Amino acid sequence: MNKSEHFEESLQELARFSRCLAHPARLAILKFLAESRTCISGDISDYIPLGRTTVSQHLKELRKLGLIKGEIDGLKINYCLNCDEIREYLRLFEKYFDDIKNAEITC
Amino acid sequence: MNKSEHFEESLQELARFSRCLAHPARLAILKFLAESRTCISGDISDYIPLGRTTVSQHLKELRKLGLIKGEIDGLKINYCLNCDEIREYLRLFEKYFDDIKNAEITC
DNA sequence: ATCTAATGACGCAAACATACGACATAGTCC
DNA sequence: GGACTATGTCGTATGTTTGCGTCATTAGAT
Repeated sequence: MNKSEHFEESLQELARFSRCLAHPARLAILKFLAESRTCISGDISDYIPLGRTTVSQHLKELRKLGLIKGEIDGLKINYCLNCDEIREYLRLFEKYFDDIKNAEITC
Repeated sequence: MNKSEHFEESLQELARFSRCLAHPARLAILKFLAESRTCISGDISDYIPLGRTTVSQHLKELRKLGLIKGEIDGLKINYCLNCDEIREYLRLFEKYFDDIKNAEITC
């Protein structure tokens, strides 16, 4: 039933990025990682008002798209932003919206 | 089950915007409207590789968030971008990502 | 008035997302 | 080794999205 693959690859990629940002928990996680710059691990679960396993799943989504990285440090895991990848996606986003913003439409 | 409302309002708003962009058909519609600046109506259905009713539903989503407007013109409906609203959301988006981009994280 | 065309609303089925408890794994500490 | 801790994986329930056929509505054409 899913017909996403009928669209341009760049649109599909942007849609995947957007979908990853389409839940406030994931936005909160990225924000938290940006603020607590020391890349602290599972304090994330304490900060986010959701169960631990749910947070774990959101982290998995973010990792799947490459927006964050997780490094094992003994028993804990240090998550942190993958800034390069994020900037890559932001470039795609801006490229798409440049055309749209500048459409001087009168109707 | 949905716990979205447990998060900051600005994150929820950004999540709604992202969700609206999270399907390539909707991205394709916005792009099409930006290019065919004459705000033409249901040629959109011809351009998008999906059934007419499905496209109609995607248009509804975009309208619900205010990214596009639809004006009745006799039998047809002229859809067009709501650039002001789009720019509003983009500002929110940029505000959020400014903090994240500038997080100089080393891990 | 009747026919046709453009469109949205409704309803359904399949797929996907969200939330979480229970279990598995793997590192630490004694 | 055994207990404990941090974390991921699996299964499952419920909710949401996607895609589309059918029907209703409204405007224009004959």
